[in-house]
This record gives sequence, C-alpha cells and structure tokens, in this order.
Amino acid sequence: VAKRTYGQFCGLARALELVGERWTLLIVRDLSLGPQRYGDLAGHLPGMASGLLATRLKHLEAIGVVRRAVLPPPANVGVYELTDEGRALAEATMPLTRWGAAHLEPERGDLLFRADWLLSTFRAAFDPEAAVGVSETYEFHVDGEVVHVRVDDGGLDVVRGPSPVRPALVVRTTPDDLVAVGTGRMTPDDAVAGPGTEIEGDADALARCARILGGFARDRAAAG
Amino acid sequence: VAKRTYGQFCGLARALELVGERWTLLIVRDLSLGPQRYGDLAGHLPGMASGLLATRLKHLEAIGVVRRAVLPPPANVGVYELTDEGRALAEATMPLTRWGAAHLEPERGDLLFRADWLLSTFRAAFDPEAAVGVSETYEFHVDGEVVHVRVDDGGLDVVRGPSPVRPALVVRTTPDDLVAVGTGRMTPDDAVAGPGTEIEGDADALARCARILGGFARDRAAAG
DNA sequence: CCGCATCCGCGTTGATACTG
DNA sequence: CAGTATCAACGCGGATGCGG
Repeated sequence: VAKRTYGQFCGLARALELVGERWTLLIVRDLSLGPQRYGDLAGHLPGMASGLLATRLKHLEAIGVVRRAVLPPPANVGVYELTDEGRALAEATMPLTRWGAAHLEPERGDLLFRADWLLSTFRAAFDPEAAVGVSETYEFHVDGEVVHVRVDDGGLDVVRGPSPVRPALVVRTTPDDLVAVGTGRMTPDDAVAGPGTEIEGDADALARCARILGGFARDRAAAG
Repeated sequence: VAKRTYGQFCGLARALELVGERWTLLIVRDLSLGPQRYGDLAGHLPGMASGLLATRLKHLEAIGVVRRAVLPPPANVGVYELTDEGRALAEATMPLTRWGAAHLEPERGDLLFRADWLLSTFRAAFDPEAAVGVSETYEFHVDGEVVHVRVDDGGLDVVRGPSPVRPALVVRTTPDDLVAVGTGRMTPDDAVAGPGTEIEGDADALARCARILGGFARDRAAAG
C-alpha cells in the first residue's frame, strides 16, 4: 500500500507530503534553535509517543532535513541537527508561525510553556527594519531555561543556552510575564516594575529589545 | 477526550492545531484562486472522502478562514470563499509551497496535474523585483482549464477562469510543456517551437512572463 | 538510564453508498 | 448537486520491553 500521499504536482502538496504529518514541523522548530539529543527532543514534545519520534527522525533524516551528529569529546553524545535544507524549511515556516501566533489565546492557562517556543514565535514576527544598526545579544532566563537572542544589523537569531559573549541585556522573568509582554497585555517597563521580572543592563538596551521583538504583539492587535 | 491538540504556547503549534490536519491547507490553496462550489472542490481533491471535505469546511468556517456565500442571481449557487484571515493564511503558506516546489520530482509521470496547482506554485516563487514596472495579464489554457495571471507593478495574482480584460499574452499548452518550462528542462521558446504550445501575443510579453514566473525553476536549481 | 522497537486500543481517514 | 451515513484500514497515543 502506498504511503498516504496526495500525488499532486504542486509545491504545497509536496511539502505537506514530506513534512505535513503530525509533530514533524514541531521537531524541525525545536532543532532550529540548536542540535538536540533524542531524550531532550522527547522532553520538548510532551504527548508524543516515543516510538513515533524515532520514526519521524528517521524520515526527516531520509529526506535530508535532519542529520545525526556526534558532539566532540569529552561529550561524545549523539545529537540530531538540521541540514541546510532543514534550515530552509524552518525559515519557510516563519509566516505560518506568525499566522498561528496571531491566533493564540493568551488567557489559556492550560497551555504548556517553554521559553524557546515563545522566543521562536517572537523570531517569526521579527521585522528586519527594526534591527538595522543594532548588533547585540539579549539573554533570557525563564523557568530554569536559558535562551539568547542575537541581533546583527537586520538579522536575528535565537539559540538555546547562554550567550557565548557578554549580553547587552539579561532578563530573568516568569512565563506569565513573558506571555503578558509578548501579547501586549503588559509593557516591558510594567514587567520590570513588577515582582516577576528583573533585568541586568541599561534601559536603552531594554527599549531596543522590546522594539525588535515586539512584532508579535503588533500582529495580534492587527488580527484580533 | 480532547481533540488532538498540541497544547503548546507557540505560534507554529497553534497554526498546526488549526489548519495542520490532512487536506486542510490544500482546501485553502484551492480557494485562494477564487471561490468554489462544494462539488468543484471535491473534484480538485481526488482521494479525499466526501464526508471529510464537509468536516474540514465546517471547521474552516468555524475558525473564520472560510465563509459561505451565494453567488448573485441568476447563478444563485452556494460557494465557499476565503475570508481575510483565510487570505492571510494562504499568503503564509507561500514559502512552504516554495520549499516543497524545490523538492518536486518533475519526472514522476504518475502525479496528477492541474494548471491552477502549478500556477499557484509559480506564484509562491514569485519575486516582486521581477515585476516592477510591469502591469499586464497573461492567460493560460491547459487541459481544458483556463487560469489568468495578473501582474501589477510588483504584485502578482493568480485567478481561475478567463481574464476579464484583454490579456497581453494567451498561452495554450500541455501539462508536460508547462512542467518542463517550470522546472527549467525547456525554455519558453523551445516550447513555442514544439508541437504542444502556441501563443497569442508578442514575443516581448512572452519574455516578460517567463522572467516573472521563472522563480520556480531558479529555486529548483538552487536546492537540487 | 538512554535510544529505540513492539504491541494494543482508539480516533482519523479513505472508499462507497445513500438521501433530499 | 451538496452533503450524510457507514465501515474497513490506517495512524497515533500510551505502555511496555530490550540491548548497550
């Protein structure tokens, strides 16, 4: 029996045949923030059967989106990482992420939260115009996770882990505050004034950071 | 039991919850070329169960992507059309279409072909730079289908049916020729010289049309 | 314990028949 | 023509097992 395909000569149908199955694009999203071990991936995808993750990874490897690699000694652990094709795919999902972000329900407290999910959503709403002439790094600590955002004169990159260089701004905050600021319910200054958020760095860096990552809130306001 | 969701506070996860199920984005794609009746949609989606199409349409209507409308008399038939949200969604799938197009296998003869699928794939690869200063319409006749492409100084729109205004170029061709030109196996001039393709209009219009819609072939060459 | 494979129960999907 | 009804087959979620 043929794998469930669409069999249409159409770019979208082909993309959905390749990566349209359940969980597949979420795996690509998680790997777009840096290589990950099997167990870490599984931890990022609650509700996904372990065997299914193995199947998906094998398929993504077969179609050239994902590659296995071994970290150099003394780590010597196997990880999965995106190929160039995989990075192109991750890039191609940005507008879809942006559309979905405009349809998130911020008040739903039952949703699972991860700093890297929200920051990858911020990245999707990123407007290069807002970052021209800015080259610096912001580091976020949320719920025990560390993620840093590298802005480089019109470009923007979100990577898991602490920044290798000294960041212009370090934000220690809570999921609630991050969501509130992201969705426009709170200004960054409100958050800093409140109990959940504290920053290291000057106020100018905070203002620039807010301007550059603020597209998410603007999208939501536009779409309702 | 809860509908199969991801439950993650993440734009991509939300988008996939809303429109990530099988067939859903292909319905949006078909409606993005103009309103369609239930039966026409079903005809465009071979292999999809009729009941499933009804379910999907109801869901898309519930989330505000699709709207039912009745064509004015004397037609008086019910059609489905995209809302503004739906058009934004269709727009958001363009890069994904482009990624998938680069992974199409042009030699696979078993794939189903429709002129509007291929032309919507062309549109996804459209580069606005190529169309600055050009404002004209091209009409394609393929396999009994008629689709027209409206270029308007940096913008591009693909719509089913004949052009309401006199087109600068009319192309009558075969699926094979259109695929061959789209994937770069043939130049437009080769096609016109061959038996499958004939055009009405001057050679300059053909050259402009080829330049504007040629992004698909360029993408494929880049990705391999 | 990590990285996967195997099994089972159920929801989703594919194909066709049916109805107003 | 525009859907609804029915049922078999498949995909997925959850648990468990197994080798390193």
